[in-house]
Amino acid sequence: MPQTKTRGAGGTDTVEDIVIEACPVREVLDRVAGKWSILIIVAAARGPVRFTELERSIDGISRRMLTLTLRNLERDGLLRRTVYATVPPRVEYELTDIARELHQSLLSLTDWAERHRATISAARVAYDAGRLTEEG
Amino acid sequence: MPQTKTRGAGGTDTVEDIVIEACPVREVLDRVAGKWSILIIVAAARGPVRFTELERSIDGISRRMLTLTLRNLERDGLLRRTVYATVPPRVEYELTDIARELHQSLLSLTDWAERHRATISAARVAYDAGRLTEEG
DNA sequence: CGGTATCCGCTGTGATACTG
DNA sequence: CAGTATCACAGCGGATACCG
Repeated sequence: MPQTKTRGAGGTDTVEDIVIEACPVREVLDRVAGKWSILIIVAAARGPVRFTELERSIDGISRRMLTLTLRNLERDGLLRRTVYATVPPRVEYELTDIARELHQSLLSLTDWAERHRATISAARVAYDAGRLTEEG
Repeated sequence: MPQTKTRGAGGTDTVEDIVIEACPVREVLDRVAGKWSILIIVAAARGPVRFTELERSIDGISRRMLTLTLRNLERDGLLRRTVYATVPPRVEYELTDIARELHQSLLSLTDWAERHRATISAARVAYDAGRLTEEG
């Protein structure tokens, strides 16, 4: 993320400053933005989950994407991967402490989404209707 | 988002149920996931902002993407667009109430990101180092 | 000033097949 | 069971040019 602007010295925040302050948010989102990351975090929030368990739980995910997303989350230290040397192999994924914290933060987002779901939906319909009548 | 699974009736939540509960989160994220949405929300959080002002504030955004993102946010009812019939034209964007709420929720995410930024960075380096030694 | 229109490359994602 | 490899493709986003 090439946000290389220097920060205005002292005084009141400019719009630029505020945008710069938003970078950490971008970092979270880049980390969690994938189509599947959140689903996995939520699914793993209750305790260790196995690969196949995740595959079955998450509707529509491909093996490839499950693996990729899992790896990225592990890389970022959000998931811990434990391999049991049994046969057949058994691999478990569980949230790290910081991922658990993240999961908590996501709750306020979920809450927001649930409270305004209808409003947003309506806004969308209204907007599209407007576009239609004013040109068609 | 084709999450069409039916919910298990009564009893304890299964992993499936939990993933389904995550959908609202996905909705938020889909709405806000774009590369620029968050930056715009944060930049508009203090009050009305003009188009050019945003263009200058947000480092690296193209005109095209600014317009597109603005339109999407407006469509979802997160931004209000006001056109003043002056010359030269003047267009202002401001957050709606629900967007303001969203902005508040984002704060807990920012906080998380800031607190664990270093940890995550380290985790990444460690992970990559591990990959290297165990194969190279 | 505040946009649209067009072209185009890149990355994320899916489908499918193979493996320790 | 838990992956990896390969191919193919859609859509996001960038660059550039033009318009009311």
